[in-house]
Amino acid sequence: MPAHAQTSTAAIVAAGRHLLEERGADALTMQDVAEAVGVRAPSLYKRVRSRSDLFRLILEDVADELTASLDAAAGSGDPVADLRAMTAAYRGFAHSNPVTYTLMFAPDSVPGATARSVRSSAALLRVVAELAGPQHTLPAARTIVAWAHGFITMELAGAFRLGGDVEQAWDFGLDQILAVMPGRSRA
Amino acid sequence: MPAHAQTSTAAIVAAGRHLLEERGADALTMQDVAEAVGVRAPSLYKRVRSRSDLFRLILEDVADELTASLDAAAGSGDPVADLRAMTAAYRGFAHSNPVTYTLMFAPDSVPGATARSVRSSAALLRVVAELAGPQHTLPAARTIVAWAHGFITMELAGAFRLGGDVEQAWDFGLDQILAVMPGRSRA
DNA sequence: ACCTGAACACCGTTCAAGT
DNA sequence: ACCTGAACACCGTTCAAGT
Repeated sequence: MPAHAQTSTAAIVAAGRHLLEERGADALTMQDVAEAVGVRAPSLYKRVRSRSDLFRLILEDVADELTASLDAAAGSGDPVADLRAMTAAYRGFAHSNPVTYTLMFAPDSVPGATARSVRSSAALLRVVAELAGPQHTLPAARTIVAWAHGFITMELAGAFRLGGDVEQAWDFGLDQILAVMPGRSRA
Repeated sequence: MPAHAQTSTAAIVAAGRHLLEERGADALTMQDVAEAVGVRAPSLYKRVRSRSDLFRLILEDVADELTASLDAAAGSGDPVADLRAMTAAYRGFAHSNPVTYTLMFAPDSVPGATARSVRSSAALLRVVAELAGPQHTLPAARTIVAWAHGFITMELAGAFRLGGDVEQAWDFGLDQILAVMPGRSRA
């Protein structure tokens, strides 16, 4: 009689993601993941090719959720308000998923594997197109995302150690960037 | 008769840094480092506490070099030219040290250990103070560094995959940020 | 003092044998 | 079909014994 399936790829990814966020990358063992889903470690290899494949699946999951949360943040009709909402959503997501968020941009043994997990948000490009005009959409979007990502990464890494108000620095930076958008208006 | 010292902490850090940059974090083994400096793995533990301690020493070394290269890039007398030179030096350094640069901001098992390796540049703060005024120095410097770091990280992670000219996006972003500095002037 | 071989613990991964 | 114990390879780390 065939043995029943006792776990699934989705369960493994969910458990792995949770453990990864909770304990960090070094402490994530296949044994722990197996225990969390109720099987022994060798059984995981029926669903995932390797530990690094599991990381890839986890980060794809995180990237999809981030993209969805960005897209959901837009829709007010006002591009400036949308952009503020999206950057706030982006930062909130990173704060809620600090380890996995940072890992999405970490160097990997397989070059390009990291990149594949980072998706663009259609809503972001649409809003930036309204603010910056069609010719500048791509560089303007890259400027905004670079600033937001860089700010958040440094914040999460504890790189802001000269005192001062980090919230104020976030608002200052966002205002600066909004101010130079060709089709800007202050919110 | 005492055995002569056959290696040093500096040699271990240099060899480790080179291997780390060349092969990536996962592939850096204590055996490889030991072989590179001409001893056996157990001897490394006379100089470094652990593998993660070696990582810390390597990233401190990288951070010090980055800070020095930023400070060296300033000095033209013109704050805008200085800032352009410093951001170019920053990006050039990251391109020359992609793995270790990115690792400086990676999440660590020991919270705060990462942050300690990222230093501020006195020259950068001085130049930004001239451009943004004393009240806005800190948030303005954070905006610039966040943008530059974010841009470079995404670039290194291969996150810019929608085509377009990445160099142009860099120049666009820098111009945007310079344009809103309170004491700005276009170079 | 510093170096080393041997040993230990831990973990990713494979595989033959169970059901 | 899927699961498991056992085994293997690899690696970080310790330590007693060398010089």
